[in-house]
Amino acid sequence: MIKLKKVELEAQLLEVLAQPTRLKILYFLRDGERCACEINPMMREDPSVISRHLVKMRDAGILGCRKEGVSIYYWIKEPRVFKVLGLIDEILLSSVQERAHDIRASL
Amino acid sequence: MIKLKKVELEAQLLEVLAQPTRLKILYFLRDGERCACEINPMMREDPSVISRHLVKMRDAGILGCRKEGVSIYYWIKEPRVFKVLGLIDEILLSSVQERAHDIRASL
DNA sequence: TTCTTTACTGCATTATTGCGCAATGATGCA
DNA sequence: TGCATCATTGCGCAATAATGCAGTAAAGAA
Repeated sequence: MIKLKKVELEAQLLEVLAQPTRLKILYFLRDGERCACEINPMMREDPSVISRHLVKMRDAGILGCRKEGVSIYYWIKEPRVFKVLGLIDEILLSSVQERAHDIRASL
Repeated sequence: MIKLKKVELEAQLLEVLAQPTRLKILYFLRDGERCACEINPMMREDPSVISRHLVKMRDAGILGCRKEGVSIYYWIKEPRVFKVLGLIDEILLSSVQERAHDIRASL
């Protein structure tokens, strides 16, 4: 049993979010649950790659999953991740705006 | 000039946050600006390691920095990162609570 | 000038991550 | 039973990231 500090737990969860393919999957699942066989064709990657990303997000508590026949359905179990992404977008936007301002000021 | 997609920009910023040492520095700077020479003794790492983390966060727009003599002062330029961390903490907390609930239910 | 302090950079090493192919397990159908 | 489909796991490779030592640059004091 390893005892993790607060910053390590935070970093761990942020790490799960910090990957473009995983974010793409999250946005795709935003509309509702999807079978892995529906997620795969959306992505250009090998199914095994997608599977690992899905497992990682499930283990982190972000996704839920259920089995139905041969298919496995995933859904957003932790919708607050989109709040996080909304904040990230706000921050990115002000970065861009600030950079634009600096460029204008330098002319 | 590389054009980055939205999920790639988001992942990039999240990646900067997803590191325990960097989070530790952020929390330390929460009270106000600090000289690198004040940050270093707080951490156990080599000053060069801390320097790289500081540069990374500055480049990401999270930290500001100013030079004063030989010292370099850093401060939180993007306080919304703490909003992000607050959300992350909320999510972590419900994960723990859910796990506790599952354990109780399995007895 | 020389010495000291402070912060950063170059470089090599190590650890981690994501990827893709192949193989495996699980389910349903003929 | 044999076969096909779907999802996952094993394994090796390449790219990335963090680390630590050594060296450099800048500022100030003796």
